[in-house]
Amino acid sequence: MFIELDFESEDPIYLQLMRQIIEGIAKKELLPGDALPSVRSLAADIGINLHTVNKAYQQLKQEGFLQIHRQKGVMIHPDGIPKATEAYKMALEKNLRPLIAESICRDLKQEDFSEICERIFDNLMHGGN
Amino acid sequence: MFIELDFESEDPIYLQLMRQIIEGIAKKELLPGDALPSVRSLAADIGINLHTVNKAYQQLKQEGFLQIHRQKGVMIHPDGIPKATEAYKMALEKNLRPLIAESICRDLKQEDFSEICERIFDNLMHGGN
DNA sequence: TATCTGTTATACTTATAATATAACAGATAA
DNA sequence: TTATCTGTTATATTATAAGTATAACAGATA
Repeated sequence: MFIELDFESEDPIYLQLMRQIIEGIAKKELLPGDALPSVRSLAADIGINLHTVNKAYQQLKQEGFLQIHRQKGVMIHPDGIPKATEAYKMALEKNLRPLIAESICRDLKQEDFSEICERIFDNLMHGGN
Repeated sequence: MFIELDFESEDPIYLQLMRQIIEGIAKKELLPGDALPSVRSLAADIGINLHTVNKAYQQLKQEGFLQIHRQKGVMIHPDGIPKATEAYKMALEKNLRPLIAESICRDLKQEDFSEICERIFDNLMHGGN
């Protein structure tokens, strides 16, 4: 599991961290029950503050990705990740909408949009990373 | 063209404004050459500061959606919106990636994801709004 | 006892978002 | 000519979020 952060990015560090972990789970590089580094060691590894790591962990816990034991540490939720609910699908739709609206403005065809999505799915699920 | 803002949202107002205008263009409610309200009148209408409107306009101008004449006012770019470039497609892919990664984690099938996209495309292009 | 874990608290800096006024320059209509 | 509209620029202030810096606490463990 490699963490790559862009300190020049507008996206906050804790968000980038969350996404990297989520991507790791999607790629099956991180499996249910797998241990994650402690807030302190990961913070030290990356060279950031432990509170920034903690914020990412807490939010991922909140969303059901992680299980945190006060002394044992942090792990990918051993029961697996909660399935997509209707609420999740609605939030997803809300996030996709502006992306699709701009694509339409720029005359990007639905087929081309779908092809990009397909490529991402492929890369995450069967990708050779 | 109706502007609906959510002042409780985490998304900044100027961003919501940008998206509403982009969605208006996608829906063909706003056509190339169409005039937009002045920064002052729109700000007064919505009940926000003129600088917030100006920020949205400036950014939309920067991205090629709007044309701004110092005295004539603001209009949807009469030459049409710039087509999707390779750079745009790469940025789009970067934006889609975390959404798709989380969908995979939550066991949302690619077909279901595509169906959501299709519904949004439909709603924006042929939608009865 | 020493060291690890997450957790909590406090304080500080920085950047962004949003607002509040004010003024300027050019175009236009009364 | 005067008043009013346009975008633009400048300055200041407030509020919030992100990130950092220390410090301490409580429970588990070697």
